[in-house]
Formats: sequence, structure tokens, C-alpha cells
Amino acid sequence: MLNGMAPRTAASRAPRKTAQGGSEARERLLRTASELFYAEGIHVVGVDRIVAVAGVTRATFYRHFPSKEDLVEAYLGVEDANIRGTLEGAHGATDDPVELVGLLIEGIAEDVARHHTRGCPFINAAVEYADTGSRVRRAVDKHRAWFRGSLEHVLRSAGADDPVTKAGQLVLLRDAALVGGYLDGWDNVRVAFVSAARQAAGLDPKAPGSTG
Amino acid sequence: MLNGMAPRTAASRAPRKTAQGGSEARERLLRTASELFYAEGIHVVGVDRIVAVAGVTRATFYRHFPSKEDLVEAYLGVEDANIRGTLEGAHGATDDPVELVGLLIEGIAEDVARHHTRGCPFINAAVEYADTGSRVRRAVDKHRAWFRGSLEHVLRSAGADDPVTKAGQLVLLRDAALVGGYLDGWDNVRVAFVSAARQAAGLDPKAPGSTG
DNA sequence: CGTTAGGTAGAACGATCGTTCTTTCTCTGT
DNA sequence: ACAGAGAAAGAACGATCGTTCTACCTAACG
Repeated sequence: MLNGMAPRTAASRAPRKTAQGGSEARERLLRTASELFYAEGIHVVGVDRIVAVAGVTRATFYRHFPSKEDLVEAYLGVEDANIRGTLEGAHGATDDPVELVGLLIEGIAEDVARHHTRGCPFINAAVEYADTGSRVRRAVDKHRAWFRGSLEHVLRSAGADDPVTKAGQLVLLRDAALVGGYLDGWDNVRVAFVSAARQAAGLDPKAPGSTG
Repeated sequence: MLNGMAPRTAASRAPRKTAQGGSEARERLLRTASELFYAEGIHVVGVDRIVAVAGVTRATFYRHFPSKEDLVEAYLGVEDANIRGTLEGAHGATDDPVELVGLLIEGIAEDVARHHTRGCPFINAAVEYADTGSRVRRAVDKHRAWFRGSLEHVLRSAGADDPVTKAGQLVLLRDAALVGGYLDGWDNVRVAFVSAARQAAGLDPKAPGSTG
């Protein structure tokens, strides 16, 4: 895996800039680091690995990132931006709260199935960074607070009642779907997730079996 | 934290054995390693840390554990044994499936609130060990397969219908409770977990708000 | 044209990683 | 009493960790 990304040869060794203003080397560092961090973990992936795969020298690395922890923060920042984009995209899709909640659940399932097959980048990062006060943990907390609040806002603006409880349950079930999809395989988790999520959101008011 | 456990002085340096047959040094190693692994993570806790806190030398460590990975396996073995004990204890508690599922949910909530405030030891270990074929990952898979199957068995023997789906949803929600309790605080997750779990199990057939 | 920011190449830093080794001591079992 | 197992104490192994450094080069910009 990740072998398709061969170490970069010294083809062009000049400072090229990207359309967004960031340098090409910096973006390559951030992209390869994101893939390696997510696929294998943060502590196990050393700086030497990252610069070797990215085809960049250590000096270049430390020119763009003061320390490895800054790179980790940037990695989480990319993930955060991605999720913000997709969620805001789904925001204006519909006004019907029922349809909206259904779209949210489908979107989560789609995301877990296609990308994020190794769990949640933020949960995984929090597992590796036990210190609550670290910058990584603060980034995780910030992201989760935004996500929960954003779900509440979407549900409220769509007219759903008890948006706080519903948002809390959706966060809960999304975490579970990401973890379960990673450890048990998405196929073994999908039906449990969808049924639990739809029940929690009030889309399927009746339980599958009435206990007896 | 963990400062209350002072490095052991060279009080008695003789091979003492425990009632269970294991040596005292081995048990102290396993106990301190379990606490450190769970509290801070596996990769960040080095062998030197473990032997220093346990008051044991490196030679003694490698006499009892061929490698660090064996210690990690033993650590997960202890956690596995604990859960097996508590689950089997709840098994014979009642014959009423409704009461049983309620007890299970309460037991999970109790466990997350009191112990396991840093998430699930197996999920955390799987995050740090990305290689599916590693012994650690196989131990995680084995534990989760047993837990899921055991939940199914308990539910089935208590007469609940659709025990496979119910067990899957309970596994899902337990994962979520452990992760959420760690990252968001148990107080912010408790009501969402209990309501979702009771809905999923069919104890509370009606959703909190009927969508509109 | 010259400056300079951004890049390459590679050595080197101290620290820590997991692991192995030798030596000496003391308790336990027979 | 004696053998052997369990543990202490500590040096040492090569490897890797994150980080810093010097030296040279090249493309873009004023």
C-alpha cells in the first residue's frame, strides 16, 4: 500500500508555488503525512518516513512546519475543512426536516463506506494524545464542538424538534459507525447503524421487534 | 498522575510467588503496564518507563515477557477477562428479557462512568496497531467477536427476538458510549446513550420527538 | 543584475526506543 | 547442604526518534 507514491526524484528542485499560494513541497508534505497518519497512526510515522515518501529533505520540512506537532495540527485542519465542506453542502439541500435527517444519515454511511475506513481521524488522534491540554486535543475538542453545534443548527433550522438530543444521538452513532466500520467491517455494521440512526432521529418510530 | 505509585525500593529482592502461581514481579509489571497503557497509550509508554514504575529491572521484564508486544497481549488479556467476568455475572441475573436488556444498558453506563474513562482499551489498541495481521489486532478481533456473540447468546437465551440485530446495535452503542464518554464527557453523552440504547433494544418504542 | 526565498544534500545532535548481556545476590525446593 | 530459579544492578547494543546545522543550488522578483 502507498507504494504507488514513489519517492520523488530530483527532477525540478526549484520553489514552485501553488495556485492557493502555498508551496508545492508544503502541500506534498501535508498530503503524504495525512495519508500516512490516517493509515498507520501518528506516533509510528516518523519525520524521516514522511520526507522520504514526499520526496523532500528534512530542512524543507522544518522550513514549513516548526515541529511535527504542527504538521499533525495541519493534518487535522484538512480533515476539519473537508467535513465542513460536505456538511455545508448538505445544509441547503432541502427544507424538509425528515428528508434532511435522512440525507445526513445517508451521507455519514457513504463517508464511512468510501473514505474513513480506518476510523475517525480525530478519535484516533485523541487516542494517541492523552494529554488534554495538548494542541492536538484542543483541535479535536474544537472540531467536535463545532460538529455537534452544527448538527444542532441544521436540525433546528430545518424545524426538527428536540434538536439537541437528536444531534447528540447522531454524533454518538456517527462515532460508533466509524469505529465499528473500522473494526468489524462496514457490511456488518451498516444495518445496525442505519436502523439505530433512523430510530433515534424519529424516522422509524417503531422498534424492529417489540421485545417479546 | 500515577505518582502515587512510587518506584519500588530494593526492599526484598527475592523471587516471591503469588497465590495464583505467577511471580510477584510479573504481576506488578502487568498491573503497572495496564495502567500506563490505558492512561497514556501503548507506543508512548516505553519499557524503561514500565520497569521504572514497577520497580523492576529490564532483565526481569524480559524474563517474563519475550517482547513488549507480549506484554500488550497480556494487558488486553486482563481487560478481556474482566469483561467476561462482569458479563457472565449479569447473565444469570434475570430471565425477563426486558429487565435483562435494561441491566445490560445500566451496566455499560456504569462501566463507562466509573472505569474506562479513557475509552475502550481494545479500540485504542486497534488505533495504534494498524496492521490487521498483528497479534494485537487478532486479540482485538477475537475479543470483539466473543463480545458480540455473547450478547447475542444472552439475548437469545432470555427470549428476546431478533437478537442478532439487537446485539449489533448494543455493540455499536457501547463503542459510541466509550468514545463519547472519553472525548465529550460522560455527562454530555449519558442521556443520548441511554435513550438510543433503549430505543434500539425496543424498551422505549416511541421516539422522543415525532420529527415534526 | 543582484537579491533572496525556497529547495536539495547530507552530516550531526542528544534522546529514547526495544533488546541483550554479564555479574552478583537471595530465596526456595529437595 | 546444595542446586537452581528468580531477581537486582547496570552496561551496552544498534536503530530510530525529533531536531538543527552547514553548504550549495536554482528559479522568481524588484
